[in-house]
Amino acid sequence: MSASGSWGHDALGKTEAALIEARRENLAALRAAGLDPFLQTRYPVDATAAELAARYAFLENGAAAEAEGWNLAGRLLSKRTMGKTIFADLEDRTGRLQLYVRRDRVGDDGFAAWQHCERGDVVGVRGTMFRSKMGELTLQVREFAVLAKALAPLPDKWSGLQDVEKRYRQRYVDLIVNPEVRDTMILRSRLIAEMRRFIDGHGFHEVETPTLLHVAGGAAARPFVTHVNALDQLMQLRIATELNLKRLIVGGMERVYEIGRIFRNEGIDTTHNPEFTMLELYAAYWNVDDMRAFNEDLIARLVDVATGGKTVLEYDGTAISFARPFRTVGYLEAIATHSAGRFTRERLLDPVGASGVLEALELPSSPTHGHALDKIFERVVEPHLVDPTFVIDYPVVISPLAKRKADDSELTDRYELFCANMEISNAFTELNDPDDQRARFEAQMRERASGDEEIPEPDWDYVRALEYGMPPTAGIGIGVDRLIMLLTGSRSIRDVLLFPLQRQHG
RNA sequence: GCGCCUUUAGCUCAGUCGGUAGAGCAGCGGACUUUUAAUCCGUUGGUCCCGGGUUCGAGUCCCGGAGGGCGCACCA
Repeated sequence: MSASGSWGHDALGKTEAALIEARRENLAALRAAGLDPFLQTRYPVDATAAELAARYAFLENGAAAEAEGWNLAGRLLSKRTMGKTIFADLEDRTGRLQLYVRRDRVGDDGFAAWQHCERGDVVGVRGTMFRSKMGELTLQVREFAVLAKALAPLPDKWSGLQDVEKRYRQRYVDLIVNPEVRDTMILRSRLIAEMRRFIDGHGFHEVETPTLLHVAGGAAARPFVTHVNALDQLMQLRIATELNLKRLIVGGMERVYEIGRIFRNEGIDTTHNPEFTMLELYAAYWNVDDMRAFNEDLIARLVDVATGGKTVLEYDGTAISFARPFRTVGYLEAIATHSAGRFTRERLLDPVGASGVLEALELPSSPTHGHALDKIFERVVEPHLVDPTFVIDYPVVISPLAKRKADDSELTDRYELFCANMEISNAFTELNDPDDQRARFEAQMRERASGDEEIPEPDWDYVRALEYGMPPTAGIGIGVDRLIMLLTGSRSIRDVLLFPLQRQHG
């Protein structure tokens, strides 16, 4: 970095350069006073803004509690100088606390040093608590240290950072000035922790399976391709964790789950990011109905945490009720209901009939029967699925890894949970008959050959694993980001991802 | 990939009919010992996203490009 304050990349405008230069002068002044911020290594924090707010809730306006002193550290978010006193707002990970600095308390040198502290700086303060005449809990500063100097100017203190492009590209700035962003990300973290706690409580083991695979299977999606130098081989980034987790079921681990990053080389929009987080969980000796009950328990628990004990969640202006039990409807029955009985089982389960339904809906033709069914369901039923709804009994043609229903071989023991028009979970009793699995992979190979590029190459070792015997098992996949969107009221997946994918600047 | 919208000071935003580039905040100088979007006085600051074109004259109109947002398409 040059002495002029250049960033080393984008050329700075004169205004910004002047702002940075002014901050560098303050840094130089602190150094001259022997208070170099960048020489500090630690600060003995013994309190947080939230703890102090709770502890001193009893203080009445104008009252002080001078017997106890506290060390607090955080970022200065505003500073109001009034002659020989300064008011400032300090923010730490728990919230904000007002600071009060008097020249007659910190001394002439200390007060002079405060002149060189500004919005954005990270400081550590020691002092005692009082409540101002206006009722604001405040720490009166006795001692302080500047722990880091902010050379770059922060966005407007009132408007924050609105420019969405800059918010995503410089998320650190967004997090500093837009408290709701940090609230959302922290809630995400808490919800995922709760998810783990809940699942662990049911005797599951969390595992990690490879991201780099020779054949990315377990879903229909275009994979990312990369090269492994050591092997001089092309590999794919996983598009699901399904097949490896079921190998662990074969191996006798019985209850396993993974919360992991999945990569799909497809579109980017408000509900899709090329890398996203998926929870997949498998339980030996459960069937799809056991899984449905587990799923409902899990979602209800997370809604409880997210709402602080309510069963109704506001999402995009709509109140969504998570009152139990969740609604259940058959896949074919739902399509029939929402088409006034026109699209019958007979039409839908016949490839030619399904094509006719696509035409009736003025949808483009589909490469495969399964693809057509997906399009039909998406158009006819999904817009109606606002409150949480289990859609059950999916046709076998769109469920290549699910077990057929005992009493209806064209349907599977599978459900998807929808909420706010989004698919939240996909679960089924796992197909464990290796011969049936091999036949379905062979059918997929024919569909792939006929032009559906999203259908993966079969993973034949997975069939071999089934030949060693997989117990009856139920599995579930949950799109964690979309679930978090729902639970945090976020309308875009980018608002629940810390660093959503953005195009490289030119 | 297609359509619509958007890009002006560090930030948030105005900018009329094509006629010298504006405000608030931040910054800088000054006053102020319970303020809190502190207040008051003064003040600096512009690659109007980029490149062409039309015009006496373009932030403004036209063409092309880039970034971003939304919708569609895609996405079990």
